[in-house]
Amino acid sequence: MRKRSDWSVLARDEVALLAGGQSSYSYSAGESVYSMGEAGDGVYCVCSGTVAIRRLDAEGNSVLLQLAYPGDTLGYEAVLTGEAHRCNAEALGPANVCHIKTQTVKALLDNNPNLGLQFLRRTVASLDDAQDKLVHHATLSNRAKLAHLLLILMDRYGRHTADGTSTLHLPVSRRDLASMIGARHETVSRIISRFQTDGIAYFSGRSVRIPQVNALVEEIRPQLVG
Amino acid sequence: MRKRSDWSVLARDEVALLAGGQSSYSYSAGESVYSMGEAGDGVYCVCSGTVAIRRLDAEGNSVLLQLAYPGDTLGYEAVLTGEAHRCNAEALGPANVCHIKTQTVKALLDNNPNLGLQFLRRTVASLDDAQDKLVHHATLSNRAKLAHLLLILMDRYGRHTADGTSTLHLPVSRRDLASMIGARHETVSRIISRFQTDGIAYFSGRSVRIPQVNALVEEIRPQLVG
DNA sequence: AACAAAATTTGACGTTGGTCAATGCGCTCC
DNA sequence: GGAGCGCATTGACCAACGTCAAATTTTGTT
Repeated sequence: MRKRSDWSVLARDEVALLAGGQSSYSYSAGESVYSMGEAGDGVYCVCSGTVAIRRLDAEGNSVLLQLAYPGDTLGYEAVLTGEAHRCNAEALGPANVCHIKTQTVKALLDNNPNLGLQFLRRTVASLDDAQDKLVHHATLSNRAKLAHLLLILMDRYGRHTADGTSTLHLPVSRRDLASMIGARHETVSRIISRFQTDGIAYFSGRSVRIPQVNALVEEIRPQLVG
Repeated sequence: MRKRSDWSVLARDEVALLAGGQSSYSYSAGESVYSMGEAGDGVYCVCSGTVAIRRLDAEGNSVLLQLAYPGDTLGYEAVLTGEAHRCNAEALGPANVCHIKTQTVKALLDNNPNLGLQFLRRTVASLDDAQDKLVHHATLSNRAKLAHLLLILMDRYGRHTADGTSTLHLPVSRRDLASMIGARHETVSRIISRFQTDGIAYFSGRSVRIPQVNALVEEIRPQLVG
């Protein structure tokens, strides 16, 4: 597990320090790992399950910014800046998450510069992802954005079957899908209906069947006039 | 200058190394500092002027993601990941930009872990900013987003006069304003017209006069029904 | 199993904002 | 100075999307 995470850069003695400074917790669906406004008391590392990173605006609208998977490290922003958490982190299903105290993190960062560089690479990747989303929000229709989101979720939750059909089990509700693409949940419902009448994707609860993945790819390119 | 930048964490001998490994260039309005797809050959530090960070999508739509100011470091993502640049960087007016070769950057990062942590803090701040924009794109109307953008630009380009009026010289075109809020430039033109008829902000070329800054703040909160 | 709560779907309707097109403005480059 | 070019503004039109409301399904709880 540690091999696939940011902590793989640690040397043997440092791993011992890490092991001494961490504790592991189990969460069930919907439980909060940390919340906006709380002071950062360390970093979290997802061991199993999926954790949703959300931000709320002043009116209480929730936007799902990111899904975190085993190996991902969470909450280090607050530790680095000394500010409160800017996001909520919530288990989407049963999940195991390690907690590493601020003190331990700082000791490890002091001890091994590669850990900081590893965090930096990870953060740069998140920034790149966020900027890509900004570009999509600025240029794509909601329908195209939903198609794009489905393709991304396919990478992690999809299964390809022999006949070219693919299936997908959504990790999130329609409301969350909507917040991920910046639309209302009613709009997502309608787009799903149209995907079905257009034969592009068939939804049943959180199961999705996609006859031809290519059809979704086609949806993404904006309306090029015939 | 260096005092206000990421490089302020360097020790004296490291500054000497930096000085030996950098070169300074002058750009005039519209000139490119680096472009998407180019390999990262080092990092750039803005000494004077404003640099626009843009990303293009597949259809050539340009989205202005960020404005970089004196003290900001650019292009380190490509150096860290070893990938090509993901954005264009372009001088918005006359600007001086230093270039520090990859080799020098890596030597400094090896030598002084604090530099990496400084980059990390800076990147975390950018990520926070990008995520805030995502939330705004998901929840605000274009009118509210433009009001919000004007308030942000006020911080750097605004002047407050004695009678409570504020003025602002926009650093970017209407098209860029539009791409920053994820709208068409025609839409921005129309919102500007309405701001004027509503007495909220008066535009003349790139000059903006804002009688009461508070009126812009009011625009941001979504339509709360009376 | 029965109930309550939440999520989802669907309809009707109005607004926002995108598209297309025409015109005017300001700039640079001959 | 004039021609050409990109930017900006405005109008007309319409599709996409948000809002409100109601019906229906799903989910969780007692």
